Amino acid sequence: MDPRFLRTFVRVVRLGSFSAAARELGYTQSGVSQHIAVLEGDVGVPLLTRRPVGVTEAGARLLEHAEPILLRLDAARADVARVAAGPPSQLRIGATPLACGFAAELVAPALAVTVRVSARDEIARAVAVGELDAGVVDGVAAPNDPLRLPETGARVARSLEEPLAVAVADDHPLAGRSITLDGLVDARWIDAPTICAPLADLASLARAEGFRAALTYDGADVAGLLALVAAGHGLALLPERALTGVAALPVIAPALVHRTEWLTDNYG
Amino acid sequence: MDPRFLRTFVRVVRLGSFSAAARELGYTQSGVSQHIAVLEGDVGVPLLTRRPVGVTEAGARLLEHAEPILLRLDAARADVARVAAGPPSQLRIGATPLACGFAAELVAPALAVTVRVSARDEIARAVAVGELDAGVVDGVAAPNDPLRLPETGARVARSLEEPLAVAVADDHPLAGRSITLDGLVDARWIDAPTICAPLADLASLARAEGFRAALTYDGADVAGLLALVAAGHGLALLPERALTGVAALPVIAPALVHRTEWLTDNYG
DNA sequence: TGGTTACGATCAGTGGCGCTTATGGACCCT
DNA sequence: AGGGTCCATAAGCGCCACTGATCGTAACCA
Repeated sequence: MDPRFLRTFVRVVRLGSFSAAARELGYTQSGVSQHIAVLEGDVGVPLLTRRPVGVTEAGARLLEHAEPILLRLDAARADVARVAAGPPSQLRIGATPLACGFAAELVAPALAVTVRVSARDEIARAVAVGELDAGVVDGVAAPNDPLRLPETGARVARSLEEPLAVAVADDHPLAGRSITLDGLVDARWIDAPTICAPLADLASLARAEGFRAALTYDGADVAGLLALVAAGHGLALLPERALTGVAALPVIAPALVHRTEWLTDNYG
Repeated sequence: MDPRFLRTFVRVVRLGSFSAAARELGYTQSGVSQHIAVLEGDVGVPLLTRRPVGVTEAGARLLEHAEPILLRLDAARADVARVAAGPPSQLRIGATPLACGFAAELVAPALAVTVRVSARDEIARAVAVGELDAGVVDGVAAPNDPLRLPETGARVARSLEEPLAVAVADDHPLAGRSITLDGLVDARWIDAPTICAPLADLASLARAEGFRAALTYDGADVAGLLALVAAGHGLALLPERALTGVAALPVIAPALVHRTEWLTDNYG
């Protein structure tokens, strides 16, 4: 279970190719083949199918563990390095689009600050491995539930919960009513996975299957999403606070909130 | 960051000795010394003090990560092995003392079942590494909060929340009143860490410092604990359901519940 | 204070293993 | 049929994780 082997395993699965993984990792194809062979010899069952390259049942199980393990190894190295390096001379903060407004609250310093906007898991990862000094992320969760972030051992320094609402156009027939999410399974949803709660995650949160995206918004700009809603292209689930120019339908069931979490490395 | 080195590091810290760690791990003292030297060379700072052996600040950070990483590696191997082995012929279930009554609910089989009672983290660990097929654990948490278990990637198949109460003797002056936990900081507590909510954990759960044990009960037997409470030796925080022969003071603040979680390996 | 012990650091030597290059066989596309 | 691509295998090399021996020193004791 050498981490190097796990790393090549993950890469092979992601690329679906031994040769491509070898190129990316700087090995020869032969080396990659041997890495997989050693892993399979170790656990005693095939982890991959060949031609085409695919994941076996056992391989899928290993994959579930391999990524968190590798992430945590990087986090460990970064955490120790932070102790060695002492306090940073400039602060790099990550934030998800909806959490940008809070980024400043984390810090009251005379330090140079740079803010990087990206996806939630990416920020958690970057904070863990030391690419960022802190992060503010948001998402949808049950009240008091922490966000489901990659397990890095990072600390949640603070959190905030705000009401959720479904955004609809002002002239939408539902405007002004309170709604339950499972009653909107068949509605025209706008999926904005980079902004808030990918539709795919809604199934488990709302305990209802079948949410389908009528439109996918692949941007980080909330105003753009709201414009689409206002123009009647569909519904979006967002924190109530962020809704301007559209009607907000309070969600009365299931009990869900919009949660913002401040992540710091363990040292800062 | 070879896991073997991490394992050595953890063992050295736990035993406070290079030589003792070498004996337990089947290395020579020289090998252990080199393991630590490689780790320190890798991260660039000392991880341990020598004579006496102690943990530096950087070492403490590494330790926080090393144990979960090693556990997760074992869990990965066990998870794959379970796929290879197929369904078990007999079921090994772990349970914490207060959760024993639920152990049967997990399973409706014609299989031979053995139940092992031990501490919460130990059960989580054993389920993860395949020593047990399932587990039922309990603890105190905020409503809807999952229990803080070691991160193994194990699945929580089901959970149950019940009201908490403070157990006091029937003739106690508080009997019949509702209480807040922080008002009882200076009360005579009986700490029963193997049964429910170690007093040390209460500080963060109740957001109040200073809970001190007047008496520590180091047994897994709830009846024994209740007898001590009934005899007036002190207070104990327990699920209301478990209280017989004593007075139960409902806890009105902070919002806490007694939570039971059913753990299964990912395959069962 | 000097002797003794135990512990950790260091060094030389070696065996295993993780890598490479080279080659072989299976499949695809034209 | 033949070239191209892919993964598996074989052979060989070089590194490095180990052992065993030795050294320096902190800790203990009279």
